[in-house]
Amino acid sequence: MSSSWADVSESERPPPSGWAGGGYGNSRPSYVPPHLRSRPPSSDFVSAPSTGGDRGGYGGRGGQGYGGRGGYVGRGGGGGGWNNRTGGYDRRDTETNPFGNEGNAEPAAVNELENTGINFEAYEDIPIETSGDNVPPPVNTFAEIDLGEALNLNIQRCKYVKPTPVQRNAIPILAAGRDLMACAQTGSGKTAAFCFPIISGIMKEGEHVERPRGVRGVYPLAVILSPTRELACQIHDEARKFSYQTGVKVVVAYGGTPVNQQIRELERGVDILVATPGRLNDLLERGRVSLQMVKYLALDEADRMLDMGFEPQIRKIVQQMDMPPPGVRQTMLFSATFPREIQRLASDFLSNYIFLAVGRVGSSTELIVQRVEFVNDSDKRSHLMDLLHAQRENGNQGKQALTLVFVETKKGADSLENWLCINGFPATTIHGDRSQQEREVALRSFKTGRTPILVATDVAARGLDIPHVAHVVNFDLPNDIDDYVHRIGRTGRAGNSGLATAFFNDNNTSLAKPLAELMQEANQEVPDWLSRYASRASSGGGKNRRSGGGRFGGRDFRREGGPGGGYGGGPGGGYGGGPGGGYGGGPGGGYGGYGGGPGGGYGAMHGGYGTVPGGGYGTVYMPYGRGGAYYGGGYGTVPNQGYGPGVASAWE
DNA sequence: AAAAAAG
Repeated sequence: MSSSWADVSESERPPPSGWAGGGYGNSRPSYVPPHLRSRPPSSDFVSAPSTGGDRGGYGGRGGQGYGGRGGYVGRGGGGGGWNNRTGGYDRRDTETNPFGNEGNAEPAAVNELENTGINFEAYEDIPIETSGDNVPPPVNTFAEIDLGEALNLNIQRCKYVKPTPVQRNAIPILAAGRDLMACAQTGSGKTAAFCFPIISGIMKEGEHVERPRGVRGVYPLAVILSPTRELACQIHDEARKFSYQTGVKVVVAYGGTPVNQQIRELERGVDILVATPGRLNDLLERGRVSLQMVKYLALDEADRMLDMGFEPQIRKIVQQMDMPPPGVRQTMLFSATFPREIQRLASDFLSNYIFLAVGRVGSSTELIVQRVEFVNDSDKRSHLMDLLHAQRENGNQGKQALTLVFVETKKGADSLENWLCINGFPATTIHGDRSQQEREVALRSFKTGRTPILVATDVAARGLDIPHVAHVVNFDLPNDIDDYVHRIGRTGRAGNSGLATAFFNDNNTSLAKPLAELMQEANQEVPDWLSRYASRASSGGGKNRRSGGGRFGGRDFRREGGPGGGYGGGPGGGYGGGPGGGYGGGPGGGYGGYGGGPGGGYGAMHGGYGTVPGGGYGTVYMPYGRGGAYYGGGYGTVPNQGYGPGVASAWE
């Protein structure tokens, strides 16, 4: 037993005050914080005097100049350098290899395709927008940012040769310690874009972190929040790959599964906690987790997380527990869609942040073919059946292509699944009324093709990376165009083509206009009847969006306000007042509207934005080129989201 | 109005 082990077990004793709930098992493996993990348990490790005997069992900071790989760039810092994580550390010796196929039925070739199938050529002309103060420039290679050797190895293991656009831009921003709001596509490496800087940062600075001893349990350095359990799992799986043998420990916590097991896992140590809000709040209230050491906070699908229903929970976690405030922690928000109202909310959680938007892979959104068919409710089932039959006949090797069918309600999901099965189409379903185990079984059964049809509620709409989904059917259309965007984004991923079919009827009139616009921008064929619905909705003055200012702003704002109106409105008043007004006049006039109000609502919120005098917005958006029509047409009123053929399938 | 997220 080396001195390091002895040291660890010494300090691993429960502090006198005891952990909330106690329950330290002696046989439980010791948690070793990142800065100690790398040390070989041999004589070259000199145990520093334990100054605090804090829970992690490290106490000796500052003693050693281990890690002799020279200082990493940028942070100077005494004695720095990377932890030399080549030593025979404990956990990593037994760490299961997350790159193994682990019962994953996917053939290797498929995995390879997923990992390398991104068409990087198409990235070259991808539109990027960044704004904010002193935006760090993008990098072209991972090597340009010193992420650390262990992480670089994992990047290689993942077969990431070159950073994707979101990675190219987000990683240097985050590595510089800046807060970030990013519109980015999941299929192109979004998770990595926030995981790499977090893991790298913990590796670099873990040695300077002294987690408090005390009454409360577990002190993650990073928290990643997800709106669904399955997405949390997915992020966890990816983060584990990225952190393999870095000494950085990732733990996931979500509901529907025994809490005590998760608590035990957490007590074995955690650096990065991936969680859903409900379970994390539960753990916080039980005093089993403390956020006071959090340096990094990431919200995936951030607009959903800040939407009604989630927002109070997020606010509680971020503002009402012991999370360090913005500016102390680093906050990163990622999503495809960022409604203006949500951006406003989000600014509460950010400090001098940078906004980043990345267009989709390829020069168009035609990778997803969108079709809309008029189908009355009573005809939906038989119509779906027709689609599935046709698909089966055209299918390759007689195998049913993976088809994801979205419905509106949980009951509807069960009922449709049952009906499909009765009629000879192996289907399963995923929704919030099913047990977690049932949900996970369903997802796996779908992924492996055992049941090539998955009937889902919106629980499956966001973020889930399910390879080889050939067809997304909006059996019931959502009421919100953003949800449509996320749903159809389950297909056509990573450079593959996909098909999205929507059943539209008189219940969906409110979606007609945004849908038609979206399709038009994506160069999709818009049926005449849909265009008529769209214009009707417009002339009727109906709202396409939620009332009360909506969460999107989009066309509603512009219609409500007059050209040149809103934005200049007044300092601070801009947002609530009549945002969108400024855009009303179309591209030219719209920008003028913005520019005219420096210091107005936008200025207050976006910092950098408002300070750009007249037309400042225009210059920001210009790189998007194709954005022009959009601004005139509708979405443009949502800054940061306007460019957008985009909007539909562009970002996620 | 529904879905998700704690049990």
